[in-house]
Amino acid sequence: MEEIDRRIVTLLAHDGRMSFTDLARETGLSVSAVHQRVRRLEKRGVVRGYAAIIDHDAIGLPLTAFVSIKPIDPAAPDDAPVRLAHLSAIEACHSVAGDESYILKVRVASPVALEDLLQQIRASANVSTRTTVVLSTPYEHRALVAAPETTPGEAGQDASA
Amino acid sequence: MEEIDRRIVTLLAHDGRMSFTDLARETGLSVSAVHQRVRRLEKRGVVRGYAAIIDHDAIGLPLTAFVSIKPIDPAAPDDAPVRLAHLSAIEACHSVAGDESYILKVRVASPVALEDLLQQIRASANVSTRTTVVLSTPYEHRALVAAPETTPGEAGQDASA
DNA sequence: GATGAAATCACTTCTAT
DNA sequence: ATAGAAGTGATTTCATC
Repeated sequence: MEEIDRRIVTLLAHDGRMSFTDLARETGLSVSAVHQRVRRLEKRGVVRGYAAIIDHDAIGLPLTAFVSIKPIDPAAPDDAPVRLAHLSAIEACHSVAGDESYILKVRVASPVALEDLLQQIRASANVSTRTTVVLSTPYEHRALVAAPETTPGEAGQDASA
Repeated sequence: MEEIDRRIVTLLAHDGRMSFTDLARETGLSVSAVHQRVRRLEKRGVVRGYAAIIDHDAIGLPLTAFVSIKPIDPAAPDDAPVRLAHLSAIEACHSVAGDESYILKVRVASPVALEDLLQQIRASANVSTRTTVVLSTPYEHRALVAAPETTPGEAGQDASA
C-alpha cells in the first residue's frame, strides 16, 4: 500500500465519519480522487467497515472480561467459534498459541451475568474456562499507525519514528 | 437510557457512517429528531467517537498478541499505562484482576518487531511480560446489543432474547 | 422533545485530462 | 489516477408545536 492510502486509512481509523472534503484537504487531493481511493480501500477490504465507539458503562454493560477456553476433549473437532457465535456478549474471539485455544473478550451487565455467560460458554462449546476480569481500561481502540512496509532493522511500532 | 437511544446506539455501532436519513427511517423519527439525539449521545459520552475498522494484515501489522505485565517491584508506583502510552503498537491497555496487573493488546509487523516491542515494554514500565500470540481471529469488534437495564433474573447477554 | 422547511454543504457521477 | 463541474441528496439550523 502506498503513502496517501496509508494516510487515508489512518485518518479514517481516528475519525470514521470524516467527510471526503476533509480527507481531500488533509491529503492534498481532490474530493473525487479521495472518494475513489476510499471506495477502492473498502472494496479491497483494507477498510472493513465503520463503527461508533460506545461507552459500555452507559449502555448497561459495565463488566468486561477475558475468557480463555480449553477443550474438555482435545480429540473433538475444534469449532468453538461457531458454537459460541450466538452469545452476543462475546465481542471478540481470538485463536491463540499457548496452553489454551481461544481468548474471548466479553461484556456483561453484572457479575451474575458473567457467571451465567460462563456456564453457557462451557455448555455450548464443551470447554473449560479461565476468566480474567477487567477492573478499568486506561485506553482502548487506539488507532494504529500503518507500517510503511516491513523495513529491515526498523521494527515499526514506536511512535517516536 | 431509553429505547430509541439504545436503537440509535446499536445502529451506529454496526455502521458508524449510517446517515441521519437512514437512522430516521429505522427509528421512525424525523431527521432532525435523530440528529438532536445523536448529538446528545455524543455530548454525554455514550457515543465516544467513530472509527474505521481496518484489516491489519493489509496495513503491514499482521501479528496480534496479548501481553500481560507484572511489576518487577511491587512497591513501586503503578503508572504503567502512562509509561507505555508512547508505544503506538499498543492498541489497548486493561487493568485486570489476577496474578498480573495489566493486559495489553498489541499489533506488530513481525516476530522480530514483537521481540523489540517486548523489550521496550519491559524497559519503559519496569515489568515482566507474558505474551500470548494470536494465530487467527474468527471475529472481532462485534457490536454489542445494549442491555435494557440490569433486569433481575435476566442476565442479558444471550442473543436469543 | 419532536417536526417540517429552508439553506448549506457533502456526496456522487460524469467528463476530460 | 486525478481534477472539476453539475445534480442529487444529506446535514444543520430555525421556527413552530
